[in-house]
Amino acid sequence: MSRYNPAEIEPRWQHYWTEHGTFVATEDSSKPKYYALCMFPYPSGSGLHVGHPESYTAIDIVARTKRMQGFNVLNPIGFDSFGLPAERAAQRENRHPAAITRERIAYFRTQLQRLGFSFNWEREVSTCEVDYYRWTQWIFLQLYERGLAYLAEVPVNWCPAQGTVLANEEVVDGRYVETGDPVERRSMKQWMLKITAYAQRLLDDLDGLDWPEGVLEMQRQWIGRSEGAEVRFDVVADGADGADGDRSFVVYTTRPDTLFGATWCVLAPEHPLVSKITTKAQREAVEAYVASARNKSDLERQVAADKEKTGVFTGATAINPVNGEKIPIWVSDYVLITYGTGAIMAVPAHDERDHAFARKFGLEIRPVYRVEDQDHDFQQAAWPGQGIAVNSGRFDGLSVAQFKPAIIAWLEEQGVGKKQVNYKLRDWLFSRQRYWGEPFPIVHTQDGQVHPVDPEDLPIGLPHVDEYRPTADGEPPLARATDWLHTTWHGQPALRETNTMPQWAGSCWYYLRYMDPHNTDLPFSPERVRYWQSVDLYIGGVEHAVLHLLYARFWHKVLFDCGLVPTSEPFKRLYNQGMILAFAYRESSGKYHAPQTVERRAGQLSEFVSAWAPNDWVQTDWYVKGTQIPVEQKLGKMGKSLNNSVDPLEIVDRYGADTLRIYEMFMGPLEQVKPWQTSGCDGVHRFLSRVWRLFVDEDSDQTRPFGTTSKAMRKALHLAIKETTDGIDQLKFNTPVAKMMELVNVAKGQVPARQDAEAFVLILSPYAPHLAEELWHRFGHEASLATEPWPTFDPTALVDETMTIVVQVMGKKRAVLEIDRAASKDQILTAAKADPAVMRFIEGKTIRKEIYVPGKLVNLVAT
RNA sequence: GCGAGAAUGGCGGAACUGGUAGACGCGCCGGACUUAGGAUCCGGUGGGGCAACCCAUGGGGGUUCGAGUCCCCCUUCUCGCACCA
Repeated sequence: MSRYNPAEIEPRWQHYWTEHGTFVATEDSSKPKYYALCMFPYPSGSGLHVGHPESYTAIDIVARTKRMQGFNVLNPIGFDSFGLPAERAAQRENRHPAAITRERIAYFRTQLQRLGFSFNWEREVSTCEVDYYRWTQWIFLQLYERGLAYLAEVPVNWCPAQGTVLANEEVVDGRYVETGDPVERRSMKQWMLKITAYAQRLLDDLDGLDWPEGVLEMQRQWIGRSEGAEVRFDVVADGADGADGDRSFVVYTTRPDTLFGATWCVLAPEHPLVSKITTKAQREAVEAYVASARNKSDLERQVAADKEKTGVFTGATAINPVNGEKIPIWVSDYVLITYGTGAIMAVPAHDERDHAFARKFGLEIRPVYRVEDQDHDFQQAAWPGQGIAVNSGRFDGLSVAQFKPAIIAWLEEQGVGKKQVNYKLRDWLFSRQRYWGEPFPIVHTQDGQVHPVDPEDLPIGLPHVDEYRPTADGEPPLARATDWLHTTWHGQPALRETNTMPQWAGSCWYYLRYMDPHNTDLPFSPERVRYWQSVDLYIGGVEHAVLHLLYARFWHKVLFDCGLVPTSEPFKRLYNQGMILAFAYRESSGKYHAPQTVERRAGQLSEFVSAWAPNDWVQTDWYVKGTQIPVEQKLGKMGKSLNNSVDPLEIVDRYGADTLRIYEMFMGPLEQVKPWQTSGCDGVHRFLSRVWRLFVDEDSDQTRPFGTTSKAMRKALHLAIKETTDGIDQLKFNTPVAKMMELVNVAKGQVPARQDAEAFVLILSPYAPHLAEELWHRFGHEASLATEPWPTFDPTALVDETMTIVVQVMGKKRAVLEIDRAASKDQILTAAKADPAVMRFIEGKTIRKEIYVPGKLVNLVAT
């Protein structure tokens, strides 16, 4: 070997690490612990693409550095392996999803291992394996015992295309977030988890977390706490009209201070009172409206909501408790049955939605605040802001802040209302009508009772079925496993639960299983959890800002309440990596060409009609290689649909894993969205080749003898040490690479002294571990550098004999002085004023002010 | 509509508490060595100008000796939420 040859170096060191158990983590260490975690991947059929290793590399760099800084590091990896895509593949290929999943995991593992991550492979977990999911079932039983899991007939998001229900969080704009399939509303009996019981704690505990502000905000909004009041309205008894009177309903409002401005009430179409209070005259219209609302999908409702409000008068009236006024009761789908009480009082003067409804149906708009804007026209727009109360009886003259507590006190006194806190967060719909998930440890006896399986009877293994489809009568696929389905419970015949858990279940606690992955008695032992505590650094995509992170926090708190974990939060510090985008190339016909099949011909422009925008002409100098076919370039998410995925192994084959790792970091800040450009690897590869040549003579393959140290080298080295060290804390991985490149540029082929060389190789090692190990070995060390002490930064190495002083006149740079470090302020000012370039600008002017920033800059103010 | 974030060369990006804007790299241009090179090395590279200099961090104001950085207004883009009473 002479040239830098990662294909030879990398497998050798990967082998070494495995053989020597270099990264195996143990619990009996006297060292402080550090738990670094990347979100584990879902093993898809297309393998890892170049976007995945970004977070793994960042975590690996932290893990390797922390190890060298004396920490006992846990850096595990595993697979989130239950879920819909494997089930669909199983249907397509007519194979068992377990077989498909294991095969995919094997490829993922190969890919990951070739990138040289210091993972604790001995702790690998896979959520679909029975020795893992038996403990997911066990934890479910804990939830059940605590009354946090229950069966309920609830309106659910039914996705006909997937043949299953979905959680609220999985539905956006009336579509399933994963596939875009439309979702409709249905009422079904489902397993629910009472996450709402933890709403306040989930909200409060966000405050202590070192998480990105954006993620905290998204969680706060999702939990959606609001404070207000519940107020009871009595329905006017009016038997003569055919209505079944003498009833009441409760509305929820955050503005009880506007009660005097309520000019009607609205019930959600699903509200149970609707059918009871509707008068004969209105019955037909109301029933038609309720039916059409029920049949609308979420998507249709939302689309319709953008246009205008709809609703029907029930014919009934309610009494406003504050003034005894009779106001009409309407039905409208802008009131949601799932939020608050499913009923509202409408205050059109101070609420925009109510205002729109009033305008549509010609209802009274009655202001109850005198507002700052004297010209405000309440007929034209609502005023949701501050003011001084009017038309509110003895409350007149109060501000909003004064009015609220006063009216709540009054309502409570009168027994017609009370203070109330509400959350947008709803209970978590936890069952799916699928095969490839954890079976519930639940049986149903013939008397209709539900029973948890005894913990010692776990696991409830997934049975084999002949087909992964619902049964003819619409039961989930598990109902096909007749032998499995029929069981007994304490001697009675019973049927097993045929729903399975959603994919989130396994990922709710995997970070705990990593602490003790082979435990056969418990999900994890108390001693292990006491040692590892919780995750110190968690890196993953923002797409999990709400779903996974909220669910995992919920489970963690339940486990905390069970006394099973010592911490109330699972992830102390969270960081999001930005998505890696890639250029896609499309010809006018719309066909996509893979990036490696196109080329840029500078100066050779073509024009054609864009396939993206039929009215746009695009200019391009990109062509399909070997043809005259022009293609337009556009940035997009990496994937099959744009034909722009890059397999990391392709990069490893061409440049080596060390180049891939560094390029992933060098592209830009970790959290930023960045475009992948394979050509960028050239620069990094050149850098690593230069490092190689710096120490290895390419002709003889001999390690070159060390040189002597120099001021310039030491300065460059310690700048790099500082940057790499600080980078770990701040999770900035791009600038350290630049500083290491500068160091090599400073060396200019002169071999540094041993001390400098070794320090450099050590700080390089988290980024390019294979090359660093190879050089370390060539420097004469027997053992791996993985636990060598991290180099310390020496600030004195940065101090020069001279300093560079910028001289400005009126804030504009005019000269740069190179002057002795010991020079006094006066000496510097004299030298500055004597500089010819400076003199030209101060000549004939008076110096009004002389500003001197020590060691940096002089600014002369001359007029 | 509401909330959060961003805007710097042809491109990715640097710039500590306000103090030399464009580090480092890609690409491009020129050169060396080469049978050849997706190899290596050297030099150049924000725009304008022969030069002295001038202009430049999305746009417009302001604070300051000095603003990419701080304040106000505007534009554009990305992300999240979206009848939550």
